Amino acid sequence: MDGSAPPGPEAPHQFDPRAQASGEPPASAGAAALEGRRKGLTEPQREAGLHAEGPLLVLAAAGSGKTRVITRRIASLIHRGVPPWSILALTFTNKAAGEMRERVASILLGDHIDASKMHEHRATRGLTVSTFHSLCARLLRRYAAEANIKGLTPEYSIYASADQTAAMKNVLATLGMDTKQWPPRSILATISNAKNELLDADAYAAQANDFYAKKIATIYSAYAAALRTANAIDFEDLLLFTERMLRTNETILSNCRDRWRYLLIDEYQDTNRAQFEIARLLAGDPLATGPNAGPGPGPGPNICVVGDPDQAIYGWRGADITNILDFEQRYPGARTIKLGENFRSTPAILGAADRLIKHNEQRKDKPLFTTRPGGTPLEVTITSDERKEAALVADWLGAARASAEKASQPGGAWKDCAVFYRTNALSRVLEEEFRAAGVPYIMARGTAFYEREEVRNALAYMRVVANQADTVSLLRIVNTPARGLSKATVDALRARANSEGEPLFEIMRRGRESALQPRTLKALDRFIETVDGWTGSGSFMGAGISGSLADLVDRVIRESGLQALYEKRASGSESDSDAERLENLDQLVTSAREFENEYDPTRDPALPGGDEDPFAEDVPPLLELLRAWLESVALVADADKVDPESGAVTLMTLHASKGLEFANVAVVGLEEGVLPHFRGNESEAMLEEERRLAFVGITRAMQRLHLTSAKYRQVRGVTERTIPSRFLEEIGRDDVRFSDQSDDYDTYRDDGYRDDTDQRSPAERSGRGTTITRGWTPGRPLGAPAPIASGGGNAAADSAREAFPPGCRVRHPQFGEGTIESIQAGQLVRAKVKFRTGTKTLVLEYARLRRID
DNA sequence: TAACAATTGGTTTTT
DNA sequence: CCAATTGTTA
Repeated sequence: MDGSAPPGPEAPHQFDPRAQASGEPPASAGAAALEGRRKGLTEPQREAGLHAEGPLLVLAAAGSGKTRVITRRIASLIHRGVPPWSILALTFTNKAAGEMRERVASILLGDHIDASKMHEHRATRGLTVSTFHSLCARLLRRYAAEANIKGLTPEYSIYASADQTAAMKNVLATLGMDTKQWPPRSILATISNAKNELLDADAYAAQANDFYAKKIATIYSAYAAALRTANAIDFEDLLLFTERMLRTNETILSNCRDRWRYLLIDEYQDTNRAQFEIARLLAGDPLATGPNAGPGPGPGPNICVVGDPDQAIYGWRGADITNILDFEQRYPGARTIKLGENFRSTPAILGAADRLIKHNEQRKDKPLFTTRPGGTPLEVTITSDERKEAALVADWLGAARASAEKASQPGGAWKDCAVFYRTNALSRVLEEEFRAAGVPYIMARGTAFYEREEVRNALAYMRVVANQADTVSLLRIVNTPARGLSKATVDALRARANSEGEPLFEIMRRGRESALQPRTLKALDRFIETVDGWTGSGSFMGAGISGSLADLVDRVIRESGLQALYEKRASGSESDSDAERLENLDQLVTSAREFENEYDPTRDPALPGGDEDPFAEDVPPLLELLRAWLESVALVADADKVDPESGAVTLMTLHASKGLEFANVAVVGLEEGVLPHFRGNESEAMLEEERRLAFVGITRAMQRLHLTSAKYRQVRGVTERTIPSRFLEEIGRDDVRFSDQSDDYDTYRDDGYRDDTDQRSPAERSGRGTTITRGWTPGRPLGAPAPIASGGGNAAADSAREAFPPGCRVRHPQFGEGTIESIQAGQLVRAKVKFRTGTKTLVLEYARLRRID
């Protein structure tokens, strides 16, 4: 195609010929009318799509065609002559970004264009669709030098969770702090929270009052310093640094503002403080004065945000729902459009979702409605354990497919099916039972591959090639495979690096100064030579020479000795895991090859916009490719791996399901402690977020929905008694087909929701099978008493009284926190505990009581 | 020094 | 149950 970008077949004024002709779409839900309207757009959809200048808030209920509105709006802007490179759309996942880009192109060009060629087309060239994190990563690379952030060069590494932990452990070690008392993960959680609130180490220290906070402040600044020497930034830094860069550097900010005149943000309810500020800086703040002020007279900043407060599920990550709730105050004159009609789900599904979400008190009530007819009632099933639950789901999906096919409805293929769960641990049984039942499935775990030991090793090599200062990666590979550089040697070098404040690799180069054994020195020299061989002593890559990324990765895997290491292990033992490791290394090379084949520098948001073609240079330098590849690897999300054409059932967490839809959906594990998760039981706000999470899962379903709950569930290898989720009760029984398929005779009242205190499994009660003695096994937490002997009487009760004196606070996995009222002796020692929900009598041996005061 | 066995404690969710 | 760390042995 030539450069003149002919208008697509769907010019903006033709988006909805019917609506154009007749004004409001008909309210009746006749099949023909519905069909006609679904092809076009509803009035509010059309309005949002055509909105031109000034701030716009789209409050889009689940399934109301939100993505459609954004894509239409982008297409309509471009069609109206807005240059694509001046549009910036921010999505939640890379996957969503890719899809949006393609959909915009397909609206503009028609569906007949080869999708793989789409991105090359001029019509969308320079259009930026990206996640916040990718955008920030690119901006920081592009402007690293200019912004003059200490120690940050464009080669910087991105530290994701495992790297962060490793870095933190090193920091704690140098500070001489005990990791038992200062758990790296929880310190990191505190620091991330601070970063999400835009508090850097200094700002954090300034507001630290108590002992703990002051201690954290010390660790924070040491951690920040360690990352600087390593030329590394962590996930939260991506946002933090970008915000600071834009706020303090006028030239960079005006560069960005000059380029992006139109800003669109999806899933705005899940943005955190840092993201809010970045958006505000890019769009221009109408309420601010000075350099960050808005665009001056006119309709206001062209910022369009789309979201649904009922689907806010990332509060734990610092997301702040008030960003969307207060949008109209932040951007006066904002136009607000509400998309309330659901086009996705059957009335039964939508009704259940509505009844559930109504239980949230911190919520503006907004009715959910659909004009879709019919559909089957949703199903709720109680099974006896998680294995039966998984088997039931496998069966049900098979049946759902068959009936969809018979009725020639959508949903007749495996790819139309999905299973959601609260935590990843629940996927295991599902996998096993699906395999046994011959149901094809894929798991949306995008990061899993990159978390494998061998892959991480190879990537650590690549990161050192790109960024020799990267201490965490260097420490990982320096003696893997073993090359005679012992822990003692490395520790000594590290201590030196720390005291001199130099990157470890530099100290290693000057190994001669460190009084090492000749043998160790030789090993060290060899290692450095090997690395220098890949980088050409830092010159050939830096000179911008082109080459194949995959070839480089392959070379590194061989010459590092990783290949030989796993080959040796694979031939030595017949464990397939080592053979698998070799395959994974191959796959990594393949992934690098795919990346370089598909790499499109025109998508780099850090490139200047404008009408001149900044993309003339056709082959990107190898180092550039390597950086981009490592970055993409660091920023993959689980949801990125969802493949709608896979021909298999998709298994994923509820979080990952956001934004997707499937004809047939099962949500498993509707149990207290699982969904809602026990960690979410601590406050009303957290409980409401759990409820929204359930709501998100339910509203993914188009045709058929099945919610399941298992009476017993194995957690960490031990069977536990469960209580059905309160969410099931809240959904109620209208339009619900309920069935209790647990072969257990006790406990459930005939409404299906249980209230008893016998926590033994059927096997225990019948005296057969494995004895399950989970939890309060004496001697475990807090120096509990001697074992309760079988038939134990007073002795056991006495020691229990010692461990749980009346009045002490305890936590129960399902009931939450409570207070001990009394301990009763007997064959089985029981405790009377007062919980928020009422007083229960629990068998101490089986209830997992933990003292918490 | 490195590979292996024993022990311990513990992740909810993820860009 | 499992991974990650600590201790033990060739």
